[in-house]
Amino acid sequence: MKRNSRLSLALHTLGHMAAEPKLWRTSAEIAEHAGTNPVVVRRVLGRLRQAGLLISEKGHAGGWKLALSPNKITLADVYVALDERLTASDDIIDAPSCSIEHALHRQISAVMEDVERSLIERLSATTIADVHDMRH
Amino acid sequence: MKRNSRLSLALHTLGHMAAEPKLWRTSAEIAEHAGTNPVVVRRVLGRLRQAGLLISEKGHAGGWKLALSPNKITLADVYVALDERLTASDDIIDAPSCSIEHALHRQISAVMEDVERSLIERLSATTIADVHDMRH
DNA sequence: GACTAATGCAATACCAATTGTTACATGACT
DNA sequence: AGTCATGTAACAATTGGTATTGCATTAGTC
Repeated sequence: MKRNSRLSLALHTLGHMAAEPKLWRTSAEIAEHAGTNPVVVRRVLGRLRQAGLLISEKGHAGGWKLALSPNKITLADVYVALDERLTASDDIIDAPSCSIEHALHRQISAVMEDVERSLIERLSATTIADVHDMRH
Repeated sequence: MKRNSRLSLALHTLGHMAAEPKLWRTSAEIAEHAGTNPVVVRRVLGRLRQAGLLISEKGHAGGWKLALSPNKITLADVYVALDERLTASDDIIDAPSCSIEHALHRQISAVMEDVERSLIERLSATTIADVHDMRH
């Protein structure tokens, strides 16, 4: 897989789940289709479960399934569930000793926050059910 | 330094240069102020020279200086000179075998391109001279 | 109740990108 | 000539993300 594949993997999987919301899928099946490892799948989907987007069941007939109707889950929900960010969050931690660095940081941060907001707004306009319809 | 520090280093340095545009600075001085290595400074500033934003001179009285007036250099100029991107460009290379993955990729790419465009537009509204004034 | 099949999770190995460092050639000024 | 700077290549160190292995836990099946 490639870098920052968490979002791709998550959206891809939810896209398929939107087609058959009642089907339980195992992490092994999902991993094979996505070309990755079952543990990686469980790690990523685990976050979506914490966010209330997915349900998982242990045991013999276990697996993964949507927790909500496909038209209730937007791309933005997945984006924030995975804690994706355009900017490295550790920028905020640093104490800028230099006044110019400080001013720059404030300006850049303000712009990036706006951009991030508009990104999430754009992503929230599309549901995983929409994605399934868009594929023609 | 921290991740993706190229942009921070570049903007920070240009911010100082905007205060005294005629002063030649050595990579050693810049590196010390920024808490990094002279070679790293030369690598980053070299890109800005290629983009026509900076001038460098070898030899005894050499160093680095702005190639343009501070109010002619915007944050966007620096951003594009360093080839910074919100998204990994290798997303485009992959051939999506799955129709759902394909539809997702198209949708996400379109959104990200718009967002990137708006980011650059926002950054082009501020010059390094502005940054110097904002510091109060 | 033993067996099988799934998730949950920790620990570790692996890999790629970034940054830091060393070394050296080149050019310009004194 | 000597000194001080950039330019650049090569390599080490660090970091973030991904893959893998192992094992505990849980639920269904025989």
